[in-house]
Amino acid sequence: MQVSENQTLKIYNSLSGKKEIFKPINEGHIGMYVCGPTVYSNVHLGNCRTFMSFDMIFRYFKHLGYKVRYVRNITDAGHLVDDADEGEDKIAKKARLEQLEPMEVVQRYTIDFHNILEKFNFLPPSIEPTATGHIIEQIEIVKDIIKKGFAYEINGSVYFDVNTFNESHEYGKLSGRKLEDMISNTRELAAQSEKRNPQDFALWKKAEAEHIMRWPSPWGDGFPGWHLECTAMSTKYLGETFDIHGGGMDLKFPHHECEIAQAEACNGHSPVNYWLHANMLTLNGKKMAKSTGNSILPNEIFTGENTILSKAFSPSVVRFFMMQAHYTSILDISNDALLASEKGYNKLMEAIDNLEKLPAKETSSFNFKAWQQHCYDAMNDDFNSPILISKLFEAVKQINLIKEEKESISKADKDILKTTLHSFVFDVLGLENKNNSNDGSNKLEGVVELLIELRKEARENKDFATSDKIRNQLAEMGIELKDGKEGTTFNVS
RNA sequence: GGCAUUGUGGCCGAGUGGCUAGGCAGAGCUCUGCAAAAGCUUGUACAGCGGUUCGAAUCCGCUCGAUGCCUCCA
Repeated sequence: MQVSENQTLKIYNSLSGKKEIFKPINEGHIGMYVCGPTVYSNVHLGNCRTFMSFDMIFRYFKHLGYKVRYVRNITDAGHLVDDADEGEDKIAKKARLEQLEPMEVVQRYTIDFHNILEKFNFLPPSIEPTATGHIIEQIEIVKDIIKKGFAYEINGSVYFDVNTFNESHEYGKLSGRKLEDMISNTRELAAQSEKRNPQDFALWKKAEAEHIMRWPSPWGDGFPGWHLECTAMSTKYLGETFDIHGGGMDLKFPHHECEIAQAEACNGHSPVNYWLHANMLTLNGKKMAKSTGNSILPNEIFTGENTILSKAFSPSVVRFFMMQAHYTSILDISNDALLASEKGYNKLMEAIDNLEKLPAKETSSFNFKAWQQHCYDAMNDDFNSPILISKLFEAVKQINLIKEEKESISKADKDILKTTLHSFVFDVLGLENKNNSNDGSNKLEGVVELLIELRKEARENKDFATSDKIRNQLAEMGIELKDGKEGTTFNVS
């Protein structure tokens, strides 16, 4: 498939702070790296929003015809729990708490992560590398940075020398920080550090005796610093310079800043052309934190087993809810917001169900061609899914009007409408239509059609007691009947 | 405290220097045996205070609030 012509895509680049026209390094191909989760506990909802934003972006690139290599890592080692001085691998700490092998924890939560993402209908990335699977690559990078003079070894640990780096490069350009400010604002409370400067960050940490996850290196047994894995894996699979690097806003500093520093120290040039940052998700206007109880797990939403929401919501509804906000905006999740999204989502899906049945006429009373372009315009403007959705609802309105024969659509336009709607709703936004995915619904459909027929006869005989009985009892079972001009339709909830 | 982002009608959320998305909720109407659904009509919101401008909610400054980062974090 060729990349669609006439589609100028603009992307907000966090590095420049501007929307820029997107131009891939290799025409028709895109290399994209997104920082994945640390698998030491269940993925929480905020995580999901970030990955969902990039899933949507991945999907849109594919829809446009790009060949995308999408790398999203699994962090299964390397993050420090405490201050760097007494660093303990986060994974290892959790393991001791739960009396499990570290890799057992990793396995459990990796499975949980994949499980949730599948429910949300994520497309799998092209490559999902793990940090522990790339220790050798990380060690090589550390060696290289030392050789180039931007890192120093001390007591079996290796630190990146930010000051030296800043003399020839610009540390802080992504996050808008100045090294001088950072130095003057550093808290002096921290215990004596072996680092030359507080801003220096660990590339390699010496493993103390009790440390379970450890690997041999030229500096003794230890483990990699947490910024290193992304540099190692992105470079390995996407090259020294690649198109897009994404992640959550909270990773901008220090993580992404350090990645830039590491890559520039090694290769002398910037690793990424476009930096994208997805914004945070809040719950009832407050940040999510387990400590305050203001937190909810994806599965708790799907099952309804939580104290925050009034009912269960399907993954597709949650996905639709998230897609109604721009990925760079803070989004607040609440019961009212989900309730509203659920209704909107149902309305959209019902319109799609009605698409086939629309009568095709000679001409159209609506410019579907222009509408289609508006959908692309929305996505081409920094993946503006909320605008896209507003355009989709324009189509919903048209569908309902055409159904009532208040407006008309031509055969050709019906095809455009159908293709465009399906592409954007299912391929790009990644929503699923629960009405169609219901297995065994054919039998149910037949039974309900029969009841509709019986009810119709009753109504014609003015036997409203019987017709209402059918309608009310079906309603109790969650099957809603709707009388329209061209007959009765139903909807299973 | 520093840096960054942000504050939109009852709720959620786009967007723009003047032509004011969308969804949900509300009101009225049409349709209907009744209801639901659907359709139509209806809301002049943009934290506060100043400034720039012919004109700002949109640009600038200050104040207040929120969120993120500065320490593991999407």
